Amino acid sequence: MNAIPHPSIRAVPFEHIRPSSVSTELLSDRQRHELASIATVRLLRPQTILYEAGMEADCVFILAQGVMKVYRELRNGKRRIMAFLFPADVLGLAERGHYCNTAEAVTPSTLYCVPVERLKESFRDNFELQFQFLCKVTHELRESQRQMMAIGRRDAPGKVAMFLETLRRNALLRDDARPGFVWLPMTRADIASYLGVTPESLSRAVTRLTKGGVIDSPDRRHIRILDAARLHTLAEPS
Amino acid sequence: MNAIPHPSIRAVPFEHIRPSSVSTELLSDRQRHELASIATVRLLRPQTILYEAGMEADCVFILAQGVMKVYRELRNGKRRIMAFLFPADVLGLAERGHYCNTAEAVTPSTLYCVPVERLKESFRDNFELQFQFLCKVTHELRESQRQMMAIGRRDAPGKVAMFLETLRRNALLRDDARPGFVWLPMTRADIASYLGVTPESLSRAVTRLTKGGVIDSPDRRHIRILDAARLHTLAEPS
DNA sequence: CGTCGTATTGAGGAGGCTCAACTAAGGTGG
DNA sequence: CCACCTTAGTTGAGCCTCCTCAATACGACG
Repeated sequence: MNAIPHPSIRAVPFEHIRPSSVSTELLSDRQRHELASIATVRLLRPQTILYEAGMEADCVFILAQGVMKVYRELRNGKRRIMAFLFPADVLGLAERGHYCNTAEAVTPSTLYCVPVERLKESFRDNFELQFQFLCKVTHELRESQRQMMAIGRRDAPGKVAMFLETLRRNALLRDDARPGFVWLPMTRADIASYLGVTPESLSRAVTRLTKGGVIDSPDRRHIRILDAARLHTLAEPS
Repeated sequence: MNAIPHPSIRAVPFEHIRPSSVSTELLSDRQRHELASIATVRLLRPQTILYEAGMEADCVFILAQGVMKVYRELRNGKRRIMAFLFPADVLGLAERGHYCNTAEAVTPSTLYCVPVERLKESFRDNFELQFQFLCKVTHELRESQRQMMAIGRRDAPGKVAMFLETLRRNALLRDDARPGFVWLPMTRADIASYLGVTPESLSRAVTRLTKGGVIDSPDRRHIRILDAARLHTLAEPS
């Protein structure tokens, strides 16, 4: 009756315990239950804003379903996408009790809203739970650094290659992969902003990759990877 | 007799507890003692490598004195600086039990080496301690995102402006500021790599800022900020 | 004082950005 | 169901900035 999965947090673990990478779920069933018990569920339609930069941060969110984006407004009215978030990601980590960027739903989304005070209480009683959060944030830090490498590059095709591989890795982490396909739930403008290029440059880059036989785009929301090896070569930081 | 300060971790706190920002030290004296008791101290001369990417990660490090840099090797032998680290910063957060980048001393440095197993034990007994680490990693994630904004920019002077403000903010966080001055312990090549530009472009950008009367560089390792307002305008993300 | 690595400056070329036009797709109302 | 409209996305021409390569100044050593 309740189709919403319990709160889940996934990440590449901090330690090297399990030799296989079968599961990247960090939380035990008990922890997921505990989180569910102190959280409220919220449904968001696309383009709905979950929180805005500067708002008082009373909750931490765990994305259960859907895709969200986190961005920062710039002076000139433009915005810069900082990250895309997928199920089992955490968002809403505050700075001095205030959110420091804006979160908006890309697709219909389901979130667990965990009051920070309650979460902290749970941390107090449950060391493992807090440790999993620590792992998750550490993971996000690494991902952010990886993203820095992508943004720092000069060539748009290379950026696109990195982006596709990141999405692919992300999907694999969630057992959500259709072989050879990458799903792009966000607009080109969002991708461009995320990669630090203009939509025009992004479009040209995709065109070049397509003409080069590396990828193929049956429709705007899907990319088929034709030559994974070449894509990987392109994605290698210059 | 022991001039080495106890382990310290500083960050902008997660919550908004203390109205004033007098202190950003996250650890209590007791926690600092606890960390000191399970850690070993290590001294590094400049250009010494603390750990390399891929090495088994048995320790987490807390920088007590000095400046370090963290970088990633690229295919073409070049390297990319991911971050500069200052006293009260944490480094050595692993991925699957292995370090995912290389850490090297920029200046003579003192580190506390905390075995991860011991640290985890302390986390188990001391919820607050783990919480402070969580705050610190969250802080680093935000800083990394800020850095992404800098790298994403197209104009070198703007990048430099952001870099100077970051260093300045960093120094203030540590009560280490000489009014109007920014200390650059790292080489121009390192800064350039960090900002995602060539050393030549960096040099030209600094020259332009100097000729524009925004800054002045008495020597290679110091920048004097002449027009903080204009610098801030330049640093504003475009 | 000479040497080596760091830093700056110059000339030329490549790539992305801007501006603008055009095409495709999705949504609405008749 | 189709015409219309609005937004998303693509393509083209020209400019601007940074990159590349090379040469020159600077500074920290011995």
